[in-house]
Amino acid sequence: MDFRARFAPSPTGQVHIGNIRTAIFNWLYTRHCGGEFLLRIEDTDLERSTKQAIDALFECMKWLGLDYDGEVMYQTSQSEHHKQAARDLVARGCAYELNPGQPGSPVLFRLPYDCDSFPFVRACGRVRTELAVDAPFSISRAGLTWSVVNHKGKTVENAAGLAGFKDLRVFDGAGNVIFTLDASNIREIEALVEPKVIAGAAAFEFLRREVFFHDLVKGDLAKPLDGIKDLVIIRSDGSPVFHLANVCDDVTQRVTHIVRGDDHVENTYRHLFLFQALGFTPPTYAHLPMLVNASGKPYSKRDGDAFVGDFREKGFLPEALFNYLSLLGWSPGDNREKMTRQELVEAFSIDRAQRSPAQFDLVKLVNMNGMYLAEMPLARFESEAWDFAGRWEWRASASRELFSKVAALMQTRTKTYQDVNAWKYFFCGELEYDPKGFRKLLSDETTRTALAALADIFERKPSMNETEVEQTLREVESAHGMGACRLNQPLRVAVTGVTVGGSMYETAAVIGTGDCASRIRKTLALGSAS
RNA sequence: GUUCCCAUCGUCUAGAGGCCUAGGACACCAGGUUUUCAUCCUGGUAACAGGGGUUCGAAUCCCCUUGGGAAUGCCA
Repeated sequence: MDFRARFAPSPTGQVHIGNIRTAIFNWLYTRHCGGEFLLRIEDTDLERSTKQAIDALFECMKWLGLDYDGEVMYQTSQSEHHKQAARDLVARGCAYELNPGQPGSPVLFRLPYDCDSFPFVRACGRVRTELAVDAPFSISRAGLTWSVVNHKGKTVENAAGLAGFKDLRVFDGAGNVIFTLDASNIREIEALVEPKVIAGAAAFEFLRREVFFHDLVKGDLAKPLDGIKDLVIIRSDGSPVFHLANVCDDVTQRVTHIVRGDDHVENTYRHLFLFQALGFTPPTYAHLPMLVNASGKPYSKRDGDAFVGDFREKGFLPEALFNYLSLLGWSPGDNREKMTRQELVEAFSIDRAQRSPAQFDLVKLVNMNGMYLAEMPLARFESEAWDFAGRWEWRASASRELFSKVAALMQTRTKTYQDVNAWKYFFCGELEYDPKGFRKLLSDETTRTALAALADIFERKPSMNETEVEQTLREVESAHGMGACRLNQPLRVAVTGVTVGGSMYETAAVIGTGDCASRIRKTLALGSAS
């Protein structure tokens, strides 16, 4: 199947989850169809594009396993093609300089007046517009400008390209035709640089035509041509504008399917004409609704907490983020959620993409990450947790062997690698006490006496195993008239400082009972109400 | 302002006129297992934005209202 999709980010800031979700959908769609997934960096905004942003983008894509086919295309490298394309369009009358002859005139692409035969244009019938009296009505190569009075009595100015007004007739207040625009004089008007003001215009009538296309996710879309303006394709400084560059590059890369955010829907109506003028059949479009943040607003560069790279720093797994993001605005249709990359590729279909925006939910991502972490082979978990922990001081003095034991004990209760920081007490005797737990569990005299006795025993047998620890605890409890297990939580606070963690017996065995003894002493020395 | 798009539990979603007393997941609540926490198990609260049609029958089709979003750049 001839299928080429692309991801075309502009490197003007950190790539955020909204962008990368688009990349993921493109990737899944392409891999499902067995096509090619291309990467194009739209770096034409020299002011704001940065090398760091490009590097970060590559890093994120690599991390998420978004492999692309062929070489990366940098849009700036195509600059000459874009300019040549613009010159060709001007030469063929498809584009024009706004102020011909003058240096620094922008070049505009002309929506063609003769477009009845285009496969994406259709007639809708004649339309009549009443004009605001005393407001100027003018026409030039750039199109029409007119004013109407809205229902609140306010005068509103409008503008649109000439193409929107087939067989235009302008009337004066008495209903006389005072101007017409049709095939007979369109060339003349297209040459008109200075706007021609038509005095006394009171109303006009024209044949409305609309641009239409079928969107793979939104369905049939259409927009009247009289609501669309000619567009700038070359700026005053000679640089190509997004619209031209984007379409030219899609032609160059022979892109067949464009999957992008639905903020581009309005551009599509105009890009269709650009493809046509360049002599190419427009690709198939799929516009995805935006991803919104916790306050319901679309993600933007300003949402600092949404940078993809930060999720790595926050201890998320790429496969979990990938899985979660693929489920934002799409679902396989059955009740599956945790799916492997392969399963996602097989199940993906663009027409199952949601038409309405989806809100990113960090809590659900955390849950999914925890599932991935829990099911991960211990060796990988241990090794990645170790690497991640490199950011904290305590790891410098931690033994790898001990770390392995701790990892095995703590894996099922880890949601993200960030949680590994809570393992600190295994490696460092300087405890941070939970004040509430301390008061509640270490104030009782009997408990304190029992703990002191326990420390004596631990000291004599400094490397008990789990079972021995358990037996010892039962004996000490009974010797002090305490019920079974009553010493577990006090011991936990005495040796870890906190009230939550893995099995107490295992925890004590992993720390080492000798070490536990000194920790208990140290804790008891703090007094009963610390 | 105008044009376009969207609307199912708090969130992500299932739903293609009868399988819907609206299903699943996260979160939340209650109970069970567990020395704690987590896991695990059981149960629960919770939604078709509102109003009109069409139809024997509407979450599903149509219209209106409301609410949200986008576009309307010599940004991309």
